Amino acid sequence: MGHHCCSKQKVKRGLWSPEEDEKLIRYITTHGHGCWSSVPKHAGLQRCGKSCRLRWINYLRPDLKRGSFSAQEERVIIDVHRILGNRWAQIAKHLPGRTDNEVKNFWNSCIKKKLIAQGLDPKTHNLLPSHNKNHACNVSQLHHQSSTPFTINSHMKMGESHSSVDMNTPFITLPTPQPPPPQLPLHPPLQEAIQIPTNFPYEDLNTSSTNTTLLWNIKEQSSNHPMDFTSTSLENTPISSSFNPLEYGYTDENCLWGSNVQPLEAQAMNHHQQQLQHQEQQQQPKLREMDFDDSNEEKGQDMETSYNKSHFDLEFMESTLMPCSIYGNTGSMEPLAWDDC
DNA sequence: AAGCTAGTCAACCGCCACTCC
DNA sequence: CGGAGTGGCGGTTGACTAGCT
Repeated sequence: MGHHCCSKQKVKRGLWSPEEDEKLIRYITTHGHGCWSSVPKHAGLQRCGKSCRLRWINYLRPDLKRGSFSAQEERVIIDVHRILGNRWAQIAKHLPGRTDNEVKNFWNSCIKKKLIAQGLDPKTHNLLPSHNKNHACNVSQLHHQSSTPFTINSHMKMGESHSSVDMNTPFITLPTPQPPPPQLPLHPPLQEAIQIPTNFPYEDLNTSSTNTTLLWNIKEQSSNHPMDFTSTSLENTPISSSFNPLEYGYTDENCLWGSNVQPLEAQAMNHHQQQLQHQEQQQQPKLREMDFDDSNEEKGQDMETSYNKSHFDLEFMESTLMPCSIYGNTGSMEPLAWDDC
């Protein structure tokens, strides 16, 4: 049973030949695709329009990146997936040059298994029940072990095939300690909260200076942050974005959100932060300017540039921000992410 | 070398939403 | 308003390949 547009036609199925690819490319580059249902006829292809569209979008489009997923891309996938669930097209929008199909395949073939191997439910990103009973002791051991999900593994280089990534490779790789880019000053609350500790046992990923975001210094912020991390054994543990601290009774939305964007609700914690929040609100227009929007992606903007900005565009934020209560509520991500799955 | 297995990924299927008439 | 046509999306399949025995 085919699609409406091709159900009456005699169409070829299966893999595309180089000749078919060439016909499709030639037609679309000269005429544009217009109405997809008419493309095969005009291009001289025995395919249905839907198949042509898919072939173009997933394989022939000139702005496709191809190749292996980088650690950064993997991190974005995990972070966005935690919010949106299996909305591959939405996730792919945050990965210039990647298609939803690619992201979906990568998730199913690699990330999902890694999450499971680390005891995380790939749907909820929470610890699997079988791991819950031991997680307290695991947490205390985390920073003593060299192969925990929170240690840094330098094996995965940029562009390395994901198929070669071992299951202990952390989802989050840490950036080189450095001040934020001068052109993108952090919001005052984040300047306080997000500081790169100098004593993390990480290794440079050999990536550029812009690889971001999901890191903060628990130790430093604990003095005036309502969530007192000094009492935990995670004191010096870099937090993986795939690791879901909601399980431990505190939120990590700052980890989740890009370095320049965070949910406003999460900040209204104490008087000092309320003052800072006021300052931040005044900077909202700047936030918009820094959004990682689709127009940049369409221009084939380099990933590194994109990561200088937020991982999340405004539409994405609006679609995911929920009432304040969710940020302090264990398990609150489920209704956010899974209400339609 | 042959057979088996698991992983990868391109492509298809089926559903939904939107637009147009 | 309702049906047809179409685009878009997520789930699934199956061909192909690499690695292991």
